[in-house]
Amino acid sequence: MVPAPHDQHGDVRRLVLDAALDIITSTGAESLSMREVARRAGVSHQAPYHYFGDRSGIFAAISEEGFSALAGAFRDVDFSNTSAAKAGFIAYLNFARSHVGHFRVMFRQDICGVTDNEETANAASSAFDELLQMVARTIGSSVDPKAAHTFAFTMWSHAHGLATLVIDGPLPQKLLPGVSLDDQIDAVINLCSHMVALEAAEMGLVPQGH
Amino acid sequence: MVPAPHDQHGDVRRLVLDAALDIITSTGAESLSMREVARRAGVSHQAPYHYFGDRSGIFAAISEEGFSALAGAFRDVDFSNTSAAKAGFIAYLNFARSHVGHFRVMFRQDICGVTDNEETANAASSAFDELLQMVARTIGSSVDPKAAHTFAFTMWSHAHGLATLVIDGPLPQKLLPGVSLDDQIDAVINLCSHMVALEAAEMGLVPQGH
DNA sequence: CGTTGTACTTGACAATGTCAAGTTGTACTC
DNA sequence: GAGTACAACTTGACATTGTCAAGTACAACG
Repeated sequence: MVPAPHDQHGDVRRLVLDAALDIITSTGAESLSMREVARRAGVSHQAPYHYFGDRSGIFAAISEEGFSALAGAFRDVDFSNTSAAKAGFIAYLNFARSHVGHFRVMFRQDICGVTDNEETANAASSAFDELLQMVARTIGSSVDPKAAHTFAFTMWSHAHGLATLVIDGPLPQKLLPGVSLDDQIDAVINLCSHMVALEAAEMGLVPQGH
Repeated sequence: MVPAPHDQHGDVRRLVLDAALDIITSTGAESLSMREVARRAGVSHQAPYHYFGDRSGIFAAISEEGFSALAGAFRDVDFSNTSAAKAGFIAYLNFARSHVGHFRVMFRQDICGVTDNEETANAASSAFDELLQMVARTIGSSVDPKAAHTFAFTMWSHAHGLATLVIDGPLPQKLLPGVSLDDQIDAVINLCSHMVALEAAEMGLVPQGH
């Protein structure tokens, strides 16, 4: 069977990626099948291999895309109305919840091998750099790098744990009656930002923003 | 081929579970194959189905075991030398790092369907109850349930995010030169416990505040 | 025209998850 | 002690999967 030609060049790569994201978002990375992806993209079962090499190549591409988008989200954070910490938490949660497919893959070295793929590693690095800058805005840039790094890991852990527990974990099933998921997320972010502010104040630092 | 009989009754279930945990710990949940598990356990490729129904049944069993162990770890926490918060963080991290196989599965509804399996859900619930008790020890039991819940989710997010980033995430690759993983984890836990202590102190002054 | 390369295609193969249908031993009734 | 029931497996079969190998179509370039 001769397939219908695609309108644009490079079309198929995008179609494959989107089909993969669809599957991952709705049923998890586990259930991603190369052949199902190809079927949904309307191409032969080998077409995805042309662009991505193998299954983990698709995951690596999604991961790269995800880290780039996350770095962008960090860069676009607006600090004018709130603390850098809170704005960062909100940005992280928003990213995770609006990019479930990416998020489910990005942090799973076992399936995408971040270390193996240079481009993915670079994307991850620039996202981490943005995080460090956000931390600098919270605790100032004068603290020593070790403390700044620890602060960054702490805030990252917090945001990441909350996002993970919300998206794939049991948190939504543990809500108190009468409390919506959105409200609970807000409350956790507020508490967390408050704790960060207390810590920054005690460190004698003057965070930027309000 | 007639297989060698096993020494004890119920042996096979344990053998299968341990083989599965081995695979998950070393190469991730994704790569768990029913037939490989059976091969390692020295039984036919259908024996695991007898005990677990299907692939997700194995994950559900591992998940249940994990949540039970986590609840136990929470119960055994020793608060005599440190704050309840810090002891809790340490317990969570220790659990995750010493039960990588379990940890990789427990929080993945997509592959084990916590909600589908009543026993797994119960185990998860009792672990969460232990967490709530630990929170009560940190901020007192007089605060309203809503605030306590938010506090629990916050601490859980923190510990969970750190554990996840350490085990499967890119954190170990982002360490500053000269800082070991163990030291970095300690530093994050210390910072976090300190932030929690500051918050708890402030709540002690204004119990109903936000 | 021939060569080269890209962007796919079909075909084949071993391995996988799972259904179906035995087989074997133990326990319990009659 | 014969018969039955059930648990704890077994072998066999099948559709589906990931991936290797080998085409095919077509544009660009010499």
